[in-house]
Amino acid sequence: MEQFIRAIRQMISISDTETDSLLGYCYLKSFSRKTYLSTPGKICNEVFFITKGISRNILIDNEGVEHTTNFTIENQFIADYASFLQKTPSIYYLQALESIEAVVMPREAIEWGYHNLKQGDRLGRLIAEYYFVYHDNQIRKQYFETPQQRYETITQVFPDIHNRAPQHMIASYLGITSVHLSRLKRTYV
Amino acid sequence: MEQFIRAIRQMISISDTETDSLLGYCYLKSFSRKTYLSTPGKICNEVFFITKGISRNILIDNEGVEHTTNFTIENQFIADYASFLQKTPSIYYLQALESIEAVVMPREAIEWGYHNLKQGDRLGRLIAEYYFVYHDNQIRKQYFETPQQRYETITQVFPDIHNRAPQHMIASYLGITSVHLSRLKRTYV
DNA sequence: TAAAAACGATAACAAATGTTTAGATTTTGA
DNA sequence: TCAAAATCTAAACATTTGTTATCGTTTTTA
Repeated sequence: MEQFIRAIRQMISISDTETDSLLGYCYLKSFSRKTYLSTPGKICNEVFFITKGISRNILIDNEGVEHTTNFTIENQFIADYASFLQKTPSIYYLQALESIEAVVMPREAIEWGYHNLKQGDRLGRLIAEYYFVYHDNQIRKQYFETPQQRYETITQVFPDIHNRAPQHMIASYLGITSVHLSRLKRTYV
Repeated sequence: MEQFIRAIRQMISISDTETDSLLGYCYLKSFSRKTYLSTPGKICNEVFFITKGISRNILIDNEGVEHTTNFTIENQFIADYASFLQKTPSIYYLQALESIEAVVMPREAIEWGYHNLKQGDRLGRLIAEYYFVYHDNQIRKQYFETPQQRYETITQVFPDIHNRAPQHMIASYLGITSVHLSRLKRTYV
């Protein structure tokens, strides 16, 4: 839980008493490799904080093609945040690529925080702003970097990803096929 | 200013006194067709609320190619929000496609609001969440809709856009060339 | 630990999309 | 109002990227 508290304290000031109350609403959960933290169709009612392991977001398009839209590693929060906010059904699989240890924050924990933590709304604002900036960066990269460049610099965002996720998932994340990525690597070495 | 207040009141409760103080930090500004509300390189220190007219976001990539990344119409807020939040140089041109009337909210207005409005942080949270959901929707569409479909349904997001923006800007917004859009229209009528 | 599954590279081919150029029409702005 | 600029379509061609299939290697799991 320490990593989790540390992550929160990086965003807001929170007393020990407040911390204890908040943790009362949260719990630990493990997921083994290839299992799902979350599946599509249900409203996302919990935010995970990963303390160990790595997951990916999977989206299946109308043609049945699977897309890896994101990875999440240690010390990061993960949820279908749009589903959580709007209370609409989630569209993602969140799949463990390695066995995962996570702190689960149910919706009640977060809403309790908004109403009872001194800096609750501020925390909510910072999280939403953080997510916004993260998303925005992903969009910018699509305009300013080619898939090759993004392949080469992906470790800045996900250190050691080349050893933790197979190449075809990275290709999917980059928006290209694994065959094409293989081709790009050959051409530009 | 009434439209502006109405937009704020849709998000939070705000008293008349608070409203008056907030408006004290804001002012009206006009832009004529083809001029820029904002240009790249400077930190975005103001948020615009458009009461009349339409603008587009323009981004120039490393090859010098211009991309229309967004449109903004009446009763919407517009800014390089990532630049505003991070205080990093903006990368967008915000260009008036028609003559525009806008309310300008300088950074001081917004920061004053965070510190002094009863629901200031809440307003900030809702705005960030709104932006997040909007962005997220744009990304989803890229997975679930073809450029044709997005061309056909774009009026759900930007009513009357076909009469307010030339086709090559819409094509750029859809991520394709104007030649290709022209081809798609021919094929699928 | 052995069989099965997943993985990555490669080649041949197909499809989608971009580039360039031209010309007719519409819109804009002095 | 009229010349200049912008716009849209079209065609021919080039390029990029995807699809399918194969094969040797690595990893997983029963």
